[in-house]
Amino acid sequence: MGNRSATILQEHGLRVTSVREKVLDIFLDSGQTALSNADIEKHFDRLDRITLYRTLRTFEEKGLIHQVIDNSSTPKFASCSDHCAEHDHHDDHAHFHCVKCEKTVCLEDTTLPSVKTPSGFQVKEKHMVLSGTCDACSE
Amino acid sequence: MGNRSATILQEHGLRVTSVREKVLDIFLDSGQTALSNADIEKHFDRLDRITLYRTLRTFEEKGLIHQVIDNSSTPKFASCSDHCAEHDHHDDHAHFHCVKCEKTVCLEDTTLPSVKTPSGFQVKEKHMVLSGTCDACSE
DNA sequence: TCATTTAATGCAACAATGTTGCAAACATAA
DNA sequence: TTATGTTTGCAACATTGTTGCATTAAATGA
Repeated sequence: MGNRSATILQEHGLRVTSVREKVLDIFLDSGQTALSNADIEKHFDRLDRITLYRTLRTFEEKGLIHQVIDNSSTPKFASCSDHCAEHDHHDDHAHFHCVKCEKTVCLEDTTLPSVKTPSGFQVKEKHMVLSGTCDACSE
Repeated sequence: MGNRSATILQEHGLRVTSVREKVLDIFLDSGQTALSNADIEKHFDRLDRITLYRTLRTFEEKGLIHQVIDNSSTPKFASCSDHCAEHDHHDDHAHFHCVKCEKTVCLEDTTLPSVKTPSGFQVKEKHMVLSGTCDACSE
Protein backbone atom coordinates (compact mmCIF):
# COMPACT_ATOMS: atom_id res chain seq x y z
CA MET A 1 0.00 0.00 0.00
CA GLY A 2 1.04 3.63 0.33
CA ASN A 3 1.01 5.44 -2.90
CA ARG A 4 3.40 4.97 -5.73
CA SER A 5 5.28 8.25 -5.41
CA ALA A 6 6.06 7.66 -1.73
CA THR A 7 7.54 4.30 -2.62
CA ILE A 8 9.66 5.79 -5.37
CA LEU A 9 10.93 8.49 -3.05
CA GLN A 10 11.95 5.94 -0.47
CA GLU A 11 13.62 3.72 -3.03
CA HIS A 12 15.80 6.66 -3.95
CA GLY A 13 16.70 7.45 -0.38
CA LEU A 14 14.59 10.56 -0.17
CA ARG A 15 12.36 11.61 2.68
CA VAL A 16 8.69 11.52 1.90
CA THR A 17 7.25 15.00 2.21
CA SER A 18 4.00 16.38 0.92
CA VAL A 19 5.72 18.67 -1.57
CA ARG A 20 7.84 15.88 -2.99
CA GLU A 21 4.94 13.46 -3.17
CA LYS A 22 2.77 15.91 -5.00
CA VAL A 23 5.49 17.05 -7.40
CA LEU A 24 6.36 13.46 -8.21
CA ASP A 25 2.70 12.63 -8.71
CA ILE A 26 2.45 15.45 -11.20
CA PHE A 27 5.36 14.04 -13.15
CA LEU A 28 3.94 10.53 -13.06
CA ASP A 29 0.65 11.84 -14.37
CA SER A 30 2.17 14.03 -17.04
CA GLY A 31 2.55 11.26 -19.58
CA GLN A 32 4.80 12.21 -22.45
CA THR A 33 4.83 15.89 -21.70
CA ALA A 34 7.80 17.64 -20.16
CA LEU A 35 6.97 20.13 -17.45
CA SER A 36 8.26 23.59 -16.69
CA ASN A 37 8.37 25.13 -13.24
CA ALA A 38 5.27 27.10 -14.10
CA ASP A 39 3.42 23.96 -15.16
CA ILE A 40 4.09 22.43 -11.78
CA GLU A 41 3.21 25.52 -9.80
CA LYS A 42 -0.21 25.54 -11.42
CA HIS A 43 -1.08 22.42 -9.47
CA PHE A 44 -0.43 24.10 -6.16
CA ASP A 45 -2.37 26.77 -4.36
CA ARG A 46 0.85 28.10 -3.06
CA LEU A 47 4.31 26.68 -3.50
CA ASP A 48 7.52 28.40 -2.60
CA ARG A 49 9.53 28.69 -5.80
CA ILE A 50 12.78 28.00 -3.96
CA THR A 51 11.37 24.80 -2.56
CA LEU A 52 10.34 23.75 -6.04
CA TYR A 53 13.73 24.68 -7.39
CA ARG A 54 15.44 22.52 -4.79
CA THR A 55 12.96 19.71 -5.17
CA LEU A 56 13.62 19.53 -8.88
CA ARG A 57 17.36 19.68 -8.36
CA THR A 58 17.18 16.88 -5.82
CA PHE A 59 14.97 14.78 -8.07
CA GLU A 60 17.37 15.26 -10.92
CA GLU A 61 20.40 14.39 -8.83
CA LYS A 62 18.74 11.24 -7.59
CA GLY A 63 17.65 10.17 -11.03
CA LEU A 64 13.89 10.61 -10.68
CA ILE A 65 13.60 13.21 -13.36
CA HIS A 66 15.83 14.61 -16.05
CA GLN A 67 15.97 17.85 -17.86
CA VAL A 68 14.58 17.87 -21.36
CA ILE A 69 16.35 20.04 -23.87
CA ASP A 70 14.19 22.00 -26.22
CA ASN A 71 14.56 25.25 -28.06
CA SER A 72 12.57 27.30 -25.67
CA SER A 73 14.15 29.34 -22.95
CA THR A 74 12.13 27.61 -20.25
CA PRO A 75 13.77 24.60 -18.62
CA LYS A 76 11.57 21.53 -18.59
CA PHE A 77 11.72 18.20 -16.84
CA ALA A 78 10.27 14.77 -17.33
CA SER A 79 10.22 11.70 -15.17
CA CYS A 80 12.93 9.19 -15.90
CA SER A 81 12.28 5.78 -17.21
CA ASP A 82 13.55 2.83 -15.26
CA HIS A 83 16.93 2.67 -16.90
CA CYS A 84 17.92 6.06 -15.56
CA ALA A 85 20.24 5.83 -12.59
CA GLU A 86 21.57 8.43 -10.26
CA HIS A 87 23.86 10.81 -12.13
CA ASP A 88 23.45 8.71 -15.22
CA HIS A 89 20.51 9.66 -17.32
CA HIS A 90 19.55 7.89 -20.48
CA ASP A 91 16.79 9.21 -22.53
CA ASP A 92 17.26 7.69 -25.90
CA HIS A 93 14.41 9.11 -27.80
CA ALA A 94 13.79 12.40 -29.53
CA HIS A 95 11.65 15.20 -28.18
CA PHE A 96 9.27 17.43 -30.01
CA HIS A 97 8.77 21.05 -29.09
CA CYS A 98 5.68 22.77 -30.40
CA VAL A 99 6.37 26.42 -31.08
CA LYS A 100 2.68 27.20 -30.85
CA CYS A 101 1.47 25.64 -27.63
CA GLU A 102 4.99 25.45 -26.21
CA LYS A 103 4.51 21.87 -25.15
CA THR A 104 7.42 19.51 -25.30
CA VAL A 105 6.64 15.84 -25.62
CA CYS A 106 8.69 12.67 -25.75
CA LEU A 107 8.61 10.76 -28.98
CA GLU A 108 8.91 7.40 -27.31
CA ASP A 109 8.92 5.44 -30.52
CA THR A 110 11.98 7.07 -31.91
CA THR A 111 15.50 5.94 -31.27
CA LEU A 112 18.46 8.19 -31.57
CA PRO A 113 20.86 7.21 -34.27
CA SER A 114 24.52 7.14 -33.43
CA VAL A 115 26.55 9.99 -34.76
CA LYS A 116 30.22 9.61 -35.29
CA THR A 117 32.24 12.21 -33.46
CA PRO A 118 35.76 13.37 -34.21
CA SER A 119 38.44 11.41 -32.44
CA GLY A 120 39.00 12.37 -28.84
CA PHE A 121 35.41 13.28 -28.19
CA GLN A 122 33.70 11.18 -25.55
CA VAL A 123 29.94 11.21 -25.76
CA LYS A 124 27.97 10.78 -22.56
CA GLU A 125 24.55 12.01 -23.55
CA LYS A 126 22.62 12.39 -26.75
CA HIS A 127 19.68 14.68 -27.29
CA MET A 128 17.55 15.28 -30.29
CA VAL A 129 14.95 17.98 -30.49
CA LEU A 130 12.50 18.50 -33.28
CA SER A 131 10.43 21.62 -33.34
CA GLY A 132 7.45 22.77 -35.30
CA THR A 133 3.76 22.37 -34.63
CA CYS A 134 2.24 19.40 -32.87
CA ASP A 135 -0.79 17.46 -33.98
CA ALA A 136 -3.21 19.58 -31.96
CA CYS A 137 -1.77 22.84 -33.25
CA SER A 138 -1.30 21.81 -36.87
CA GLU A 139 -4.97 21.62 -37.71
CA MET B 1 36.05 46.99 -50.37
CA GLY B 2 35.69 47.54 -46.63
CA ASN B 3 35.82 44.54 -44.46
CA ARG B 4 33.78 41.44 -44.73
CA SER B 5 31.48 42.03 -41.79
CA ALA B 6 30.44 45.45 -43.08
CA THR B 7 29.48 43.89 -46.38
CA ILE B 8 27.46 41.18 -44.69
CA LEU B 9 25.63 43.71 -42.57
CA GLN B 10 24.72 45.76 -45.62
CA GLU B 11 23.60 42.70 -47.53
CA HIS B 12 21.16 42.01 -44.75
CA GLY B 13 19.83 45.53 -44.67
CA LEU B 14 21.51 46.47 -41.43
CA ARG B 15 23.31 49.67 -40.64
CA VAL B 16 27.01 49.33 -40.18
CA THR B 17 27.94 50.34 -36.66
CA SER B 18 31.09 49.65 -34.73
CA VAL B 19 29.36 47.36 -32.27
CA ARG B 20 27.75 45.28 -35.00
CA GLU B 21 30.93 45.07 -37.02
CA LYS B 22 32.93 43.91 -34.08
CA VAL B 23 30.35 41.41 -32.87
CA LEU B 24 30.02 39.96 -36.33
CA ASP B 25 33.79 39.76 -36.66
CA ILE B 26 33.91 37.79 -33.46
CA PHE B 27 31.41 35.32 -34.84
CA LEU B 28 33.24 35.03 -38.14
CA ASP B 29 36.47 34.34 -36.28
CA SER B 30 34.96 31.87 -33.87
CA GLY B 31 35.18 28.94 -36.22
CA GLN B 32 33.12 26.00 -35.05
CA THR B 33 32.55 27.30 -31.57
CA ALA B 34 29.23 28.71 -30.44
CA LEU B 35 29.47 31.85 -28.36
CA SER B 36 27.68 32.96 -25.23
CA ASN B 37 27.05 36.58 -24.32
CA ALA B 38 29.94 36.41 -21.89
CA ASP B 39 32.27 35.09 -24.61
CA ILE B 40 31.46 38.09 -26.73
CA GLU B 41 31.76 40.61 -23.93
CA LYS B 42 35.30 39.41 -23.27
CA HIS B 43 36.36 40.93 -26.56
CA PHE B 44 35.19 44.37 -25.52
CA ASP B 45 36.61 46.76 -23.00
CA ARG B 46 33.13 47.87 -22.24
CA LEU B 47 29.93 46.83 -23.94
CA ASP B 48 26.46 47.59 -22.76
CA ARG B 49 24.73 44.30 -22.16
CA ILE B 50 21.44 45.61 -23.50
CA THR B 51 23.09 46.65 -26.72
CA LEU B 52 24.59 43.21 -27.06
CA TYR B 53 21.24 41.63 -26.29
CA ARG B 54 19.58 43.64 -29.03
CA THR B 55 22.43 43.14 -31.45
CA LEU B 56 22.14 39.39 -31.09
CA ARG B 57 18.38 39.50 -31.44
CA THR B 58 18.68 41.57 -34.59
CA PHE B 59 21.35 39.30 -36.02
CA GLU B 60 19.18 36.29 -35.34
CA GLU B 61 16.11 37.86 -36.89
CA LYS B 62 18.03 38.79 -39.99
CA GLY B 63 19.56 35.38 -40.34
CA LEU B 64 23.17 36.22 -39.57
CA ILE B 65 23.40 34.01 -36.53
CA HIS B 66 21.29 31.33 -34.96
CA GLN B 67 20.93 30.02 -31.51
CA VAL B 68 22.64 26.75 -30.74
CA ILE B 69 20.87 24.40 -28.40
CA ASP B 70 23.02 22.67 -25.86
CA ASN B 71 22.43 21.29 -22.41
CA SER B 72 23.90 24.20 -20.58
CA SER B 73 21.79 26.98 -19.21
CA THR B 74 23.72 29.62 -21.14
CA PRO B 75 22.32 30.56 -24.52
CA LYS B 76 24.86 30.40 -27.30
CA PHE B 77 24.97 31.58 -30.86
CA ALA B 78 26.88 30.75 -33.98
CA SER B 79 27.12 32.41 -37.35
CA CYS B 80 24.83 30.98 -39.96
CA SER B 81 26.02 29.22 -43.01
CA ASP B 82 24.95 30.51 -46.39
CA HIS B 83 21.78 28.50 -46.61
CA CYS B 84 20.25 30.23 -43.62
CA ALA B 85 17.72 32.84 -44.60
CA GLU B 86 15.84 35.38 -42.60
CA HIS B 87 13.47 33.65 -40.18
CA ASP B 88 14.43 30.33 -41.68
CA HIS B 89 17.42 28.77 -40.09
CA HIS B 90 18.88 25.49 -41.18
CA ASP B 91 21.66 24.02 -39.25
CA ASP B 92 21.73 20.42 -40.26
CA HIS B 93 24.56 19.10 -38.24
CA ALA B 94 24.95 17.98 -34.68
CA HIS B 95 26.57 20.01 -31.93
CA PHE B 96 28.82 18.84 -29.20
CA HIS B 97 28.76 20.35 -25.74
CA CYS B 98 31.74 19.71 -23.51
CA VAL B 99 30.68 19.51 -19.90
CA LYS B 100 34.20 20.29 -18.76
CA CYS B 101 35.26 23.38 -20.69
CA GLU B 102 31.65 24.31 -21.48
CA LYS B 103 32.47 24.86 -25.13
CA THR B 104 29.91 23.99 -27.72
CA VAL B 105 31.15 23.22 -31.19
CA CYS B 106 29.55 22.36 -34.50
CA LEU B 107 30.21 18.90 -35.82
CA GLU B 108 30.15 20.01 -39.43
CA ASP B 109 30.71 16.55 -40.83
CA THR B 110 27.64 15.05 -39.32
CA THR B 111 24.23 15.08 -40.89
CA LEU B 112 21.06 14.74 -38.96
CA PRO B 113 19.09 11.64 -39.70
CA SER B 114 15.42 12.01 -40.30
CA VAL B 115 13.18 10.89 -37.50
CA LYS B 116 9.65 9.87 -38.19
CA THR B 117 7.16 11.79 -36.14
CA PRO B 118 3.62 10.81 -35.25
CA SER B 119 1.03 11.91 -37.75
CA GLY B 120 -0.03 15.50 -37.46
CA PHE B 121 3.34 16.73 -36.30
CA GLN B 122 5.02 19.21 -38.62
CA VAL B 123 8.74 19.49 -38.17
CA LYS B 124 10.39 22.80 -38.91
CA GLU B 125 13.72 22.46 -37.17
CA LYS B 126 15.92 19.62 -36.06
CA HIS B 127 18.60 19.81 -33.43
CA MET B 128 20.95 17.22 -32.13
CA VAL B 129 23.21 17.75 -29.17
CA LEU B 130 25.85 15.40 -27.94
CA SER B 131 27.50 16.06 -24.65
CA GLY B 132 30.51 14.70 -22.89
CA THR B 133 34.13 15.72 -23.00
CA CYS B 134 35.80 17.20 -26.03
CA ASP B 135 39.15 16.18 -27.44
CA ALA B 136 41.07 18.77 -25.45
CA CYS B 137 39.38 17.83 -22.18
CA SER B 138 39.41 14.06 -22.62
CA GLU B 139 43.16 13.68 -22.28
C1' DT C 1 4.83 6.80 21.53
C1' DC C 2 8.25 10.13 22.46
C1' DA C 3 12.69 12.28 22.14
C1' DT C 4 16.63 12.91 19.27
C1' DT C 5 18.76 13.60 15.04
C1' DT C 6 18.90 14.97 10.52
C1' DA C 7 16.84 16.82 6.49
C1' DA C 8 13.33 19.85 4.14
C1' DT C 9 10.94 24.08 4.00
C1' DG C 10 10.05 29.04 3.70
C1' DC C 11 11.90 33.46 3.80
C1' DA C 12 15.31 37.14 2.94
C1' DA C 13 18.61 38.48 -0.01
C1' DC C 14 21.43 38.86 -3.87
C1' DA C 15 23.09 37.67 -8.81
C1' DA C 16 22.27 37.11 -13.51
C1' DT C 17 19.60 37.68 -17.36
C1' DG C 18 15.52 39.09 -20.25
C1' DT C 19 12.93 42.99 -21.60
C1' DT C 20 10.93 47.74 -22.53
C1' DG C 21 10.91 52.99 -22.74
C1' DC C 22 13.30 56.98 -23.70
C1' DA C 23 16.70 60.52 -24.82
C1' DA C 24 21.15 61.20 -26.96
C1' DA C 25 24.30 59.75 -30.52
C1' DC C 26 25.00 57.99 -34.87
C1' DA C 27 24.50 56.14 -39.90
C1' DT C 28 22.37 56.84 -44.11
C1' DA C 29 20.45 59.24 -48.08
C1' DA C 30 19.21 63.41 -50.32
C1' DT D 1 25.70 69.18 -44.75
C1' DT D 2 21.39 68.48 -43.20
C1' DA D 3 17.23 65.81 -42.32
C1' DT D 4 15.51 61.28 -41.10
C1' DG D 5 15.20 57.23 -38.95
C1' DT D 6 18.01 53.75 -36.43
C1' DT D 7 21.08 52.39 -32.84
C1' DT D 8 22.97 53.03 -28.50
C1' DG D 9 23.31 53.52 -23.50
C1' DC D 10 20.94 54.16 -19.40
C1' DA D 11 17.19 53.56 -16.05
C1' DA D 12 14.01 50.52 -14.58
C1' DC D 13 11.57 46.46 -13.81
C1' DA D 14 10.50 41.20 -14.33
C1' DT D 15 11.97 36.60 -14.05
C1' DT D 16 14.81 33.07 -12.67
C1' DG D 17 18.93 30.92 -10.37
C1' DT D 18 21.20 30.51 -6.07
C1' DT D 19 22.78 30.57 -1.11
C1' DG D 20 22.30 31.24 4.07
C1' DC D 21 19.62 30.67 7.95
C1' DA D 22 15.98 29.85 11.23
C1' DT D 23 11.91 27.03 11.63
C1' DT D 24 9.48 22.97 10.82
C1' DA D 25 8.93 18.30 9.71
C1' DA D 26 10.43 13.30 8.85
C1' DA D 27 12.94 9.28 10.28
C1' DT D 28 15.24 6.59 13.81
C1' DG D 29 15.79 4.16 17.96
C1' DA D 30 14.67 3.73 22.78
